[in-house]
Amino acid sequence: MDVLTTLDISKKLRDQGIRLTPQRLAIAEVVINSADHPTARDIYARVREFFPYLTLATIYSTLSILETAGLVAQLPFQKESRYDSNNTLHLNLVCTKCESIVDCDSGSSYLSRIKKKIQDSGLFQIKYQRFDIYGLCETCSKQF
Amino acid sequence: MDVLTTLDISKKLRDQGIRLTPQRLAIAEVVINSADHPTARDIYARVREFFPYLTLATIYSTLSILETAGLVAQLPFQKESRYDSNNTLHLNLVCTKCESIVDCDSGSSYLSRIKKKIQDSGLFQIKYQRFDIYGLCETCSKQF
DNA sequence: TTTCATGCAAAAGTTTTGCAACCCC
DNA sequence: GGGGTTGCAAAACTTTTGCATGAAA
Repeated sequence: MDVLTTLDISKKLRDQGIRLTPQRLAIAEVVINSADHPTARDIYARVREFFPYLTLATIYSTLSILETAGLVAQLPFQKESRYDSNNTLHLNLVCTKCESIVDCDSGSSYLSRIKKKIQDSGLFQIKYQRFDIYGLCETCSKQF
Repeated sequence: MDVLTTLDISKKLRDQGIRLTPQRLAIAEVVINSADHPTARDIYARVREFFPYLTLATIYSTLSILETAGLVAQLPFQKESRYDSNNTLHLNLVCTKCESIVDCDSGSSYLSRIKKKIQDSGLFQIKYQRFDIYGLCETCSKQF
């Protein structure tokens, strides 16, 4: 995913009818331009540098709005949620040791075939999906 | 998934070196024989009928042991986790309206191909996976 | 007998909610 | 000006932890 400019992000928000505030723009910018699937606390830490008075409640509120607008996906985990701004068809490679999450496009043609099959069956009306593969990333698998 | 007898479950637990207690057996029986992906509270409610003094802490503790033994998978969601005892390769059809979760075997051959491709790349060592498709179940999609 | 599970209570941690002051449109 | 947003505080809720008692191997 390429890095989007502040202008790009502003447009995205305005297109979705989301009111623009400096805090909101900063939060959106951080979450959309972060490829590491940050937690709310991660985003908080990154945005706080520019808005020291920002609170976690605002982070959560904004993320919820971005999620409703389809700009970001919340990925609930045992400990806390991570946020993904990649809305293309992909799967997540989740390392159970270092907790890194990497998007993977390989296999997306299979994914779309699976979705089509289910959609065509008429038994389920698909909105979106989440596919996580858990295991060890390259770095961690080499460590022992 | 067929319903397993108490004896089947006992064997599964003993094979995994899990100490057998009446409470534990009841919890395992409920979660393994429930196809609806119950929450911890659901399991609590179902087991409490037989063990009124049981607490949620015991439920969580037991579920954690069953998960480590590979008998059950925890599926974290925004609100609370659901538990899945189907350890075959499948995907979950999650209704965003009624919150039902139904296992789906259709597409599992594609799933294994995706997994093989990733495994063969040598970039990630797979342990397990979770594939959720979100949308409306048949009943809910007909309601409006 | 020794080790581990249970029950109870309290704690931890994430996420949500309420509300007054403020800012965007 | 009006309605939505922010910041702050407190609440809600799931899940975890500590510990004494009791049960399994």
